[in-house]
Amino acid sequence: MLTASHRQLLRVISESGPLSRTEMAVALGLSKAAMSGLARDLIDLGVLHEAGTIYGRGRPSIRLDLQPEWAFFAGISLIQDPAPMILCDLGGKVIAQIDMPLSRDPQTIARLIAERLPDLFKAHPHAAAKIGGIGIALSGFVDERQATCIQSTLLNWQGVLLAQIIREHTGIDTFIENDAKAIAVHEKLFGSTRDQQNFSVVSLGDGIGCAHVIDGRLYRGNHGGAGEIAHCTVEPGGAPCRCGKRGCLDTIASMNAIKEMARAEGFACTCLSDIEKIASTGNAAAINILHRAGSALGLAIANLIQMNDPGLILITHTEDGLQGLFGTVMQQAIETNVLPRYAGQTPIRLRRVSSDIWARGAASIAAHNFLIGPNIN
Amino acid sequence: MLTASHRQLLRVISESGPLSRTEMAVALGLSKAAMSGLARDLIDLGVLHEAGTIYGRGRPSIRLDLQPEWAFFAGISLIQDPAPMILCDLGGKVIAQIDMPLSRDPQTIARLIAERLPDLFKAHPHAAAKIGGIGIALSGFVDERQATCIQSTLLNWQGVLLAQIIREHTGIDTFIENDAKAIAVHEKLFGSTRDQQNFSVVSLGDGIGCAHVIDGRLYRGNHGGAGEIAHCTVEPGGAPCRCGKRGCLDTIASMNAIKEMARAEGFACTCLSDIEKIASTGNAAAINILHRAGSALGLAIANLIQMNDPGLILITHTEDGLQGLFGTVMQQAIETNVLPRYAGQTPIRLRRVSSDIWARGAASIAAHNFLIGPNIN
DNA sequence: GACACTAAGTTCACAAAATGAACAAATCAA
DNA sequence: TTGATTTGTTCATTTTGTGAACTTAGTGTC
Repeated sequence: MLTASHRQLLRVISESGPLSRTEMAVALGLSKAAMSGLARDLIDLGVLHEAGTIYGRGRPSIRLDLQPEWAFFAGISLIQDPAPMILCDLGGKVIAQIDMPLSRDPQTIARLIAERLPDLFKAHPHAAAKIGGIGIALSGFVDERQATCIQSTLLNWQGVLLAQIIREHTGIDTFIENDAKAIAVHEKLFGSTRDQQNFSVVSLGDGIGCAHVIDGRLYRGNHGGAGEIAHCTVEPGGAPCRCGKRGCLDTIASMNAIKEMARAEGFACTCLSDIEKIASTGNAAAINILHRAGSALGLAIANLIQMNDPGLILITHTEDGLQGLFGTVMQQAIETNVLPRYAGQTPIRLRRVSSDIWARGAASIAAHNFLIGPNIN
Repeated sequence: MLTASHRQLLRVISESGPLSRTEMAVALGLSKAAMSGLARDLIDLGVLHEAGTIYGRGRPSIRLDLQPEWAFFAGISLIQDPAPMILCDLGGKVIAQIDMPLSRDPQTIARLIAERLPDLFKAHPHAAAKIGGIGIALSGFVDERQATCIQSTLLNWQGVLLAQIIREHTGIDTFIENDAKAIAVHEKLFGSTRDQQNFSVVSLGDGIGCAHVIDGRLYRGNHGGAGEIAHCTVEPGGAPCRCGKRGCLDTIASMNAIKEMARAEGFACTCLSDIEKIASTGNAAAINILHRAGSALGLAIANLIQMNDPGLILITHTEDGLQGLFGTVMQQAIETNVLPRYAGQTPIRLRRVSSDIWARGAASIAAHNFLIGPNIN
């Protein structure tokens, strides 16, 4: 089996991509001798493979990387209907994708997953035997063992042992996680922030999600609630939110809220771009909606930067139109509300993502547990 | 010398107080056999001593604890004039306290410290030989090696290698840290939050400081700026702050700001209690100042809770009067701006501290580096 | 007070993990 | 072709930790 040193090595490779044995030895603080043995173990197991040779002065160095086909992971997003189900390899590449009907009943969900799994493996029969785990992304609070959904308003759950139920139905190791936190783990493991030790992800879907990676690990907070930026108050005494309090960011800057405010103004729009278009014609109401939303989101992100000084903010969005007024005002609001000393010091990276991002995040949760181990000290 | 296992053991003891060898073995995940050896090493070195016996069924367990006289630490606060200098032992107990004149010149500071050290040791000559380090608390940004002051507005510094300069003058290992972060380390090492893995400290002195402990370690942020809550915007477009932006918490809720606003109203007051007294007579202007300040601070803390879900918020204050209107409004504002699901889930602990808290924090920085090692991965 | 019972802590032979130094391998530069 | 240079392996040795048996120091009971 894998020792702690093997796990550490896998973590380093997952962070810093293909590395030579010597580089790994330095990164782990081990001798070349120890490294040699660890690498052989993992190559013999089929986890690592030699991927390219770097020529320089002296003996060329052989870069080792993860063998993508060593293990596969299923990821399911329970925040969409139908619920996307994807299969990805150890490199994070999606190799199959299907849908399943969304249910709110844990037993039904588990049964549906078990039923649909064979379809996911249809084109990749070799992957079935090498399945490393199932990951589930959902909206709500999850315990630190990534097994129990403590509470979910959307699914109307309270203390649901979802991971175990799915494990019983499928016989496969299963982990669940909050949607935004799943995206953060995805970005850390497979995305553009692999080598960042401290960053925050803000995910703009229908709602606003946020999660922090601190010291290279997902920070879940003491009750699993870190990153609940959507319910930060940005307009004290503002409009009531479905959470029960007032002036939450969610009521002003989420795509749902923006669209609802636009509909209330009588605009026919189904996406952000529609409203941006109307605003670009000079319509005051549309401009106002977008301006207010952008300022609010920017203020919240600025406060996040002040509070946590992350190395990077990654904003993932599933809608087009972030180059418009909303996005521009947001970026300005960040600039004006961050300590001048900091302004521009924290890169803000915008990335348009497809709506399978949550399923991919879910699969990443499974991959993380399989490869590096649970996210616990 | 001390191995990594010894350090881990010291960390556990510093967190969980006196423990028996068996308890330590469990806490470290080691065998009783390995534990036995580690404990003997540290007892022979004089770091640990047997402190009391617990009788139960079976052989009594002997609790081991740090030997407070094993090492001593000097702490100096550069945020006050005169600058307090304290000497404390490994248990965090202050055994001597003197003042030194505050200077803004690094060389002068180092010289003054070297000159005053003998006075600090006067009543404790045995401590001089056992000095484990010097810690300095200052207002500003410090690098992750706790050696260089990257920037300090108060001291008008930029890139000052203070630790090294003091080391050269005194021959003693020296570390510097931001004031609020020093308090956080103090509370983690010696205070009431020793066993908490995730908490934030909000320190109300003349200004507002804040620092986070995450996964048991001080989280400094990517540029050493984590916890800059004082310059979170709470009133967008509000009054200009000396930092260059507008509506910062610092302009509304710091003791300096409160007193200034009170003076602008023509009140003769030198401390919070004075204004509280005036407000308690029904004076609208005084009530307004305190209400506005309390709401703003409460809002910022609520946003901190939403953002980071800490296990505890410790508010340290050097002034009396936190039981009055300001404190009450603050607590209410926290409650109303936190997700109802969370409300009351995050304990808010208020603690009146004396003004030597920063010097004590500074000494704790030295103690932490000496005992557990640098705060780096 | 003798005896069993319980749990803490120690000892010791052994296993696992990492090291350091010598060495083999694979290239570039002259 | 030769030397320089750097990667990676091998192996004897050291360091670190384990498991099982053992010692120790008490409590509880008859």
